[in-house]
Amino acid sequence: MLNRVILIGRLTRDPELRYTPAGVAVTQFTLAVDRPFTSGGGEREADFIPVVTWRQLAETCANYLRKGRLAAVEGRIQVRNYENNEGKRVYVTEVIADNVRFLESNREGGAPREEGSYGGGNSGGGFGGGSNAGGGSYGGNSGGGSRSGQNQRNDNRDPFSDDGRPIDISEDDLPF
Amino acid sequence: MLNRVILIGRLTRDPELRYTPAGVAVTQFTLAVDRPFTSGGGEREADFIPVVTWRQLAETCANYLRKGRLAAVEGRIQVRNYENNEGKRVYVTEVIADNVRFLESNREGGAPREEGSYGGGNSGGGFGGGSNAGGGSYGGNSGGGSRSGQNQRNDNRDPFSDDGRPIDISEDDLPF
Amino acid sequence: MLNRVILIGRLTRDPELRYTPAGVAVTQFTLAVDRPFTSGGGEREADFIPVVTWRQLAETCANYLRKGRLAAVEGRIQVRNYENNEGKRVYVTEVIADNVRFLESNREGGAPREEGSYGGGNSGGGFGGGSNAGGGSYGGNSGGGSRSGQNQRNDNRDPFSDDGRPIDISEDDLPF
Amino acid sequence: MLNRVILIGRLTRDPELRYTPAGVAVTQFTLAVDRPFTSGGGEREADFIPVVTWRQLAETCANYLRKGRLAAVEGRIQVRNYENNEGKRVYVTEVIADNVRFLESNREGGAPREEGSYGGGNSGGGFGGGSNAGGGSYGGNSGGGSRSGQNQRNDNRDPFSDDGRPIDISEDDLPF
DNA sequence: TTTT
DNA sequence: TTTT
Repeated sequence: MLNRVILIGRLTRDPELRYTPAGVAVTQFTLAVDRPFTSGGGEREADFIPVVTWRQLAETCANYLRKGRLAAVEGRIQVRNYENNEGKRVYVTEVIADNVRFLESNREGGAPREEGSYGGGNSGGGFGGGSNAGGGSYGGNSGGGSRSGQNQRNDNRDPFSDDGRPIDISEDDLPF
Repeated sequence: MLNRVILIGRLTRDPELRYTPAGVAVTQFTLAVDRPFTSGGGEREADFIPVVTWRQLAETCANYLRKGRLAAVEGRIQVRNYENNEGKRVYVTEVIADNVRFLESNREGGAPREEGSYGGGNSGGGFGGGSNAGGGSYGGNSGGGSRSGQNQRNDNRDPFSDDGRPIDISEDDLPF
Repeated sequence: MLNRVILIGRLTRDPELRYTPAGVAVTQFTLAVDRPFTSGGGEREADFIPVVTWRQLAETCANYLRKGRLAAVEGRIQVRNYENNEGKRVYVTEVIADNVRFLESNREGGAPREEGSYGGGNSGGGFGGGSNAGGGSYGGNSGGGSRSGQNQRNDNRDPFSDDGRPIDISEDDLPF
Repeated sequence: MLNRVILIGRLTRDPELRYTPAGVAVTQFTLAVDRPFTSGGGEREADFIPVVTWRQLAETCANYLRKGRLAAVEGRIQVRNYENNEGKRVYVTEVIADNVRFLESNREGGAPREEGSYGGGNSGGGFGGGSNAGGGSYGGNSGGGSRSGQNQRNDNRDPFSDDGRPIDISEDDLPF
């Protein structure tokens, strides 16, 4: 009846933007969150927590987040399950985010990545941490995030396990 | 670097109290947390979220929580993994609670369950919701929760998947 | 850039429902939240935290909450200030709630109070804590909560300091 | 019975470190937290939220936080009150933090401020956003933070309203 | 499979 | 001014 999660951590990889068959944007990424203590061996461990965002927030995250960046995420824990290829039920726990804050500015100069144009390097001025570091702020699930849908079926699979294809979630499953 | 979860939901079963080989108390239960919306078909769904408590809090939860009771849980998300019998890595996501509030009084009259004496049913008067409903409050990880340890091995398994045996977590793995 | 509060506590009085001059519903109540420790003298103290809800949620809270009831509140901290009669600036800190959970069922039988018709007593069956105790769930700021507005002015005052009159907040100040 | 706050914002001034008469360290600062919407006039407003830390965490905050820095704060809301010079009761709402994360590296090069040696300006290199940006992590209330106490009285005042003097909180009032 |  |  109440389910609230707040995380601060770093992206383990670039976020992955997909679209449902109906054209709704979904972005997935994993946050590495350091544990508040060191393990027996004195090393600092981390939890790797999968995060999912929808619609406009999904597109903003895909545009502004990158591997290694620090981000704050607010949302709720969701446990979904599906049957895998061997007919076994697999449980997947994710944080469905409704608010994401970008805690580090875009080091490459600020423009979001265009499809195919991003080289990954420091393409210019190269001054780090501008004055608006930590200023990014995107939340809510208001509008946006739609694209013409496709209709391939890929049953019984983790929607995030196969790359480059629209994910298999019907529009009816979306809670908005 | 920050990892905070707050849940309110109902226990799907009675909590399970175990002890590590070194005698540290661990209690596991699952909270059913209603989603804040109804599914496509108009039904209200829930997330079933595993919760783990340690030491004194573990013993208090085992004594005072029961199937169906409403509880508030505060903690952090932890993702552990182990190799299963087929040599495949399995990921388990749990909420490690450091604060649990009992939001419903003990309907059977207030005394905690003694080992072996609890019958599970409503054993008598059946008057509901006593005047101190919602009053229970137990948090922190201070002291307690220890018992003489045993040493059986049960490798490559979910520590919570086999009942009645001490769980396989070395004292060194405990963050306190 | 992120501002999240979660409280569980008891109402110190019945909630107060008002309407802005433009007819928007606002409900205020105070939550007594026990501190997680005892004071020097061994007594348990509490924080008394003012909570404000708007629109539909305001009306639901006014209908279902009562003095002494346990409730969970989710929202954000807001600090507003106004000039008092002596020309001094006064700061008021409140939790603006966007989600409130009723953790105790209506002991009088479940029907919300009608204006003028509520007697306060146990008007019937009298069995406490029904099976859906703790089940109430009301959140979001979707629609509702409007009434024909009035236009009296009462400048430089705490909107909650004078009873029975519409509160002095212009529609333009509302963030939705 | 549950009281949890998480904030991300920027310090409005350098933090202020004081000591209780008994020598316990207390640091106070104010966090400016942007509201998640724009006001009627289209301007982005902020809430200015007072934060208090104790003991070791107080000293770390005083050493590493500065005006303008981004920080994440976890704690609880506390409402205290005192009688002012005119004999009127004044209520003060603060967030008592038990976990603070420094979300921006020390731009001056990393060394904490020594007493008397900090000039406040950018004293040199001025390279922004070092590689450990967002890495700081200090929580808990474990030990530390003590100094030889003094004993001046300054009754009926906000402990944070007069600078440079030990604050008037008896050791007995401290919950640890 | 993981981030700094 | 405060709740159980």
